[in-house]
Amino acid sequence: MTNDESEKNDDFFLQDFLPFLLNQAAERASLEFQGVYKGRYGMLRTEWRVLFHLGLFGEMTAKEIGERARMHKTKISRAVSKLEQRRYLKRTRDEADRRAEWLALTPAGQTVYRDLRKVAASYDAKLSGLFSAQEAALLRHMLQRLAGLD
Amino acid sequence: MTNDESEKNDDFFLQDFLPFLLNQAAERASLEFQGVYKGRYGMLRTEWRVLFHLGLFGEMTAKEIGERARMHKTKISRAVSKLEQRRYLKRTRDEADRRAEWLALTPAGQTVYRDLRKVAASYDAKLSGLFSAQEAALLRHMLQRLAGLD
DNA sequence: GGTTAATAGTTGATTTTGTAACTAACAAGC
DNA sequence: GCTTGTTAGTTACAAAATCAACTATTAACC
Repeated sequence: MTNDESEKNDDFFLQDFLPFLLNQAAERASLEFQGVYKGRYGMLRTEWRVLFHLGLFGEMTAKEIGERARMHKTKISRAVSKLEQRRYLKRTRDEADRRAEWLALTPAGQTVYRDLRKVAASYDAKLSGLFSAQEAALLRHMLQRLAGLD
Repeated sequence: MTNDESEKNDDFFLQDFLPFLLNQAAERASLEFQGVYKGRYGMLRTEWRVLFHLGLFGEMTAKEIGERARMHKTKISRAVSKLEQRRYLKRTRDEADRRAEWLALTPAGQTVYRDLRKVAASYDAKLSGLFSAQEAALLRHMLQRLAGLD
């Protein structure tokens, strides 16, 4: 009977289970920043990510964004449509390969991007500020490893 | 013109942006394990989480699960219904406060839980194995801090 | 003790995501 | 050059998440 009870928890602690912890931390880290792009520009997370990538890397195709951001192509397709509707990006058909199209931010899109990047940078600094510089650097390395980005 | 170009990237690197990194890592950590509970038991993430909590902590109310797991009550309500349909849990109305009900795993539910917990534990060990014991411990602390669980 | 507010949980409507099938364009093999 | 296969991106339909409104019960206050 004592055994039945002990089997409940035993060697397993929720607050140490990495997938759970990663999810909780990621959720929380997204939340506050989400309020900004959602509140100011009515943007979804997918849209923010596409805008972000185009702002950071300049002209890209949907496929390239998908690879970098690890987003499915349907998500990207929809985000691109929305961003185009709002005149934040323009598409240009690739004349060498007419299946593909190049995406680039409009001046309006760049303005939005720069605004949000500022917020993002200071938010990142705030999160990093929870740790020493060495710890924060190590954290980034470990997350890159976990994410398979190294 | 050189300035326009430099404004693209400048001081901001995607692979160092914590919300992005956390999301990518969390996504990847969930994915592999999701295959197990989905494949073996046709369970959704929400259902797995509820089952997991009941397995770990024993009898709980939906509200308590919501607080611990940081899940919205509608998600829990639906996950509980599904788990009940599959006879993995039973509900008992609280006679002192008849609005609340106590949820507990059935023997069948406990069997599923124990199976999945084994897989979860070894998966967690595999992830932790990417780092030294000290690093892994530090990672957990940092994630707890980021998640606001400390 | 009767009215009002708060709480546990459910349900329905809307939005967003995921999956599969699709179109259009290109590539390879013969 | 014509079949067959592949790729970029879209669309349609199903599944799931979100948000608001709802029921039933309890607590608070006068």
